[in-house]
Amino acid sequence: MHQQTILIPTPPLFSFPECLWFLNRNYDDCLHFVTENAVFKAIATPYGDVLFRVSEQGNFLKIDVLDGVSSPACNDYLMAYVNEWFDMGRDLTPFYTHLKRDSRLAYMVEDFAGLRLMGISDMFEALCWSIIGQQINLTFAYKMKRRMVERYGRHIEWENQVFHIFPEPAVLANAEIAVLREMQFSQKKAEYVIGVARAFADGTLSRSKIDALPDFEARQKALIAHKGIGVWTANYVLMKSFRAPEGIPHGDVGLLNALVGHGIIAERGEKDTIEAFFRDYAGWETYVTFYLWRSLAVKPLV
DNA sequence: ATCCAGGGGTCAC
DNA sequence: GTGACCCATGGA
Repeated sequence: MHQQTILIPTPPLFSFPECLWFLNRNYDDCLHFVTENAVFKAIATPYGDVLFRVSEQGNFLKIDVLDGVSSPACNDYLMAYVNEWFDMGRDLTPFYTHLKRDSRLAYMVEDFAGLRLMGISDMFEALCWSIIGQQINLTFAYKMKRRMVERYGRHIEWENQVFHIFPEPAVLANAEIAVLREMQFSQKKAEYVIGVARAFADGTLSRSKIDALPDFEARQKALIAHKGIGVWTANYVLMKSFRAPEGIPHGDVGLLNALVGHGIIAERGEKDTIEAFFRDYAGWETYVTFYLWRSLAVKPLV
């Protein structure tokens, strides 16, 4: 019998409750399930589909494998997965030093202490999600994602609950536009998602191909070559999936609203001021973006 | 009804 | 390369 509990030591400046709160926010994400002190998630691994739960135990994150394979290799995979998901390997000290120097954002060091940039390690999922989320409100975007995942993805049932897994490219590659249209995808979004799925299915587009490119600009350019992927989408994916610090989602309405709200810009069009702001946060552009997004959400009083 | 929402494509200049 | 315009669809 293999060990079904995995422990990962938590780094300094890490807050599981803050991360958990972000995962839950005010939205209905079909790809994980959050309780008061744990998150459940089902994923496809090279060793088969797995359902696991992450909670905090002392100075460790504890992963419990609830369903699916539990082998030493799979446990290692899950450990790396959670480590990446919560961005646990990063030292936030330099970022917090920047924040403290910035009177407009210094409060974040305390208010959002230990919040990590939660990733989407599956690049295909990140791409589909960012295409779905283009130019619509997030509540609606999560609804569309749920419909698509429930229709095309596998799932694990455990204790009378269903845990969804994001669909494989090969499955979405064969999805019909008409079906996606019924899920309230626009014609264009349906085309974009299917197009990206086909690119993944036939190997035209893959994580390893993007990874092999020399730098951020080359990766961004390669992504934008696909229909439906613009700068915003490419950078969002490079932020969430590749953790490129330069992956600023330029033009993002939430980001612009937060910049205005913090008095960093007066109006949305101030490109030079925005550029200067991010230059000051070099190396931490996506982190400060993530914290600015965080600032938009009102944390309910517990 | 009107404006907005974690944009993208196209086409003129 | 930049800007104007159109597209698309539900939420508030």
